[in-house]
Amino acid sequence: MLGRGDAGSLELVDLSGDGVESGRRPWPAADAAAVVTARPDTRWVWADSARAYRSILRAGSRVARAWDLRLCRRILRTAVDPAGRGPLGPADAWDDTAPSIEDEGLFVVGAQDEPSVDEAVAELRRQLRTVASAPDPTRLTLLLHGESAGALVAEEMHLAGLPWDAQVHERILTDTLGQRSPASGVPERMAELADHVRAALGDDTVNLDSPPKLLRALRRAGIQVASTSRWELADQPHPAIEPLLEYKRLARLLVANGWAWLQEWVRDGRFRPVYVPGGVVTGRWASSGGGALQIPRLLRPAVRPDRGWVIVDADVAQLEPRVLAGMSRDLRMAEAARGRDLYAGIVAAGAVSTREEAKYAVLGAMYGATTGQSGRLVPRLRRAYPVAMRLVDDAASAGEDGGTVQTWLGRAAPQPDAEWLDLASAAGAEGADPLVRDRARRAAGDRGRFTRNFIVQGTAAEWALCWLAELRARLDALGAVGAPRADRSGEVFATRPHLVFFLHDEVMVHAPREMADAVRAAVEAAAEAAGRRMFGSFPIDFPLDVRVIETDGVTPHDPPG
DNA sequence: TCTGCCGGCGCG
DNA sequence: AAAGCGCGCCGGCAGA
Repeated sequence: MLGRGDAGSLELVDLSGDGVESGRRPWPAADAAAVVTARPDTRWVWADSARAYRSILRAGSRVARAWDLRLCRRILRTAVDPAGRGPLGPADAWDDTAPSIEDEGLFVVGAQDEPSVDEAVAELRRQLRTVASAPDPTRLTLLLHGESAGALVAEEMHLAGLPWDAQVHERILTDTLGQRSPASGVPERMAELADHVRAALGDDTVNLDSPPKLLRALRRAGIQVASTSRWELADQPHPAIEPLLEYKRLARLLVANGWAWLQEWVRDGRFRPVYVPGGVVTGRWASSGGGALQIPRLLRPAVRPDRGWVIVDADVAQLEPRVLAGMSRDLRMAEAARGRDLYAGIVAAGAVSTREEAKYAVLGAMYGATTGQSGRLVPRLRRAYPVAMRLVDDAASAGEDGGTVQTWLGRAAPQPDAEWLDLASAAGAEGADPLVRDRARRAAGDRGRFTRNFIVQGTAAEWALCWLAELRARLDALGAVGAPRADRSGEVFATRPHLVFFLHDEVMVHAPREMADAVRAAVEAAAEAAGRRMFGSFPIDFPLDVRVIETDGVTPHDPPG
């Protein structure tokens, strides 16, 4: 569990202040990295990776394995008992914000028979007991290890940064938006489009960036819409619409990822977002600052490796339906998923007639669509893949009834809140107001769609964590090559391939050019290993689309046969 | 002037 | 072609 020994043989290291202490024995701060390096097989335990591991990285060292008490606690509190009672319940002394843990940056190493003098050790013991009481400790442990490995990767990627070419970014901005006016700062193309829109609306002052004002101007011009959102405007036959939609597209780029973003977020050729592992309720990562998870496709060309290096960019095709096939053990869906394109497989099986239909049917099945084309196609999918569909349908009905669901590895969806329960019981009472019944039905439907999607999105996030952890270990095994680069991404990454980006089902690895093939193989092998770890021998595969980004352009790799 | 909410849209 | 899940971020705006 802890790499070496068990919860009883722990050594406590205190990184507070200038001194580093091991048990009651002080370690010089400068030796912290050496302490870590000297124990390559240890699973390090600490309250918060963003504090403890960040300082270790800055000191020039890395660790192979970790146990992040804060992240693990969040999972464990509801993994065994969804109501959050029990040894890790909210009444417990140790919580996410316990200052005695976080502020001291404690960490624990596998060592010999040190007394558990610290709360972190007590917390770790509670967590290990909780894992042991789970229905499937092996799966839950895999999740906790994966979550913690993710926290390591998040810190490493933050330090290394995503190689970002500001010149390419600026060129895309001026090509798309035009030159900025020296007087107002408004890009030329946007100003022209705004003029066209105002002329077509017969209103030369309306602020296009204010939805209420724009809506009134649209109505005055005879355009009957209830909102100014794109999907509604697109249907309207009016000369103002086309330039307006284009204006909105450009305004979005300017506001979200324009010159100001570049100025604020890109330094020394690196974009350094803060990743938040487990930040999404389903277990997906969130990000904080810089919109790391929302970089528009248009700006992807700005991702460029250093000279002599490459970026290996890999993503999984149709991760969520593959995961659904695996967790439901639906052999027919797994058969459709064999090869590169699951949607084509569904067409070949005769469930629907076109790839587009297959796509909408699958998305509808996972999101709970009830209307439209997507909603109409779902029943056909249900007939063709009853095993997989039963799993998501059951998850939906559990949610509608106020129950909860869990991912494949055991992350629990939150229970309904008090408001939801009150509404449900009010609607269930004799002679309830039809309006209340209607609201309750809608709330039940919302929750059903949430729990339906939760098990799939959450399990996909678990697969991705396994992939990330496996890949990280394989990259480390490749070792270092070549001369150190002259940049500021930190000695730790100067000569070895390292992860620089992760987005739900995609990773990027920055690597010396001569290691490109080895990295590509590592990414593929990691995906294979992640599938095995999650689903054992069940025959579901996770094919990757891999491209290698060179300094002077992209070299697409042939898809494997 | 500050704070929190909302519409809208980028990503998966 | 369509409105079903999960996010973060921005500007506008209403209320404090």
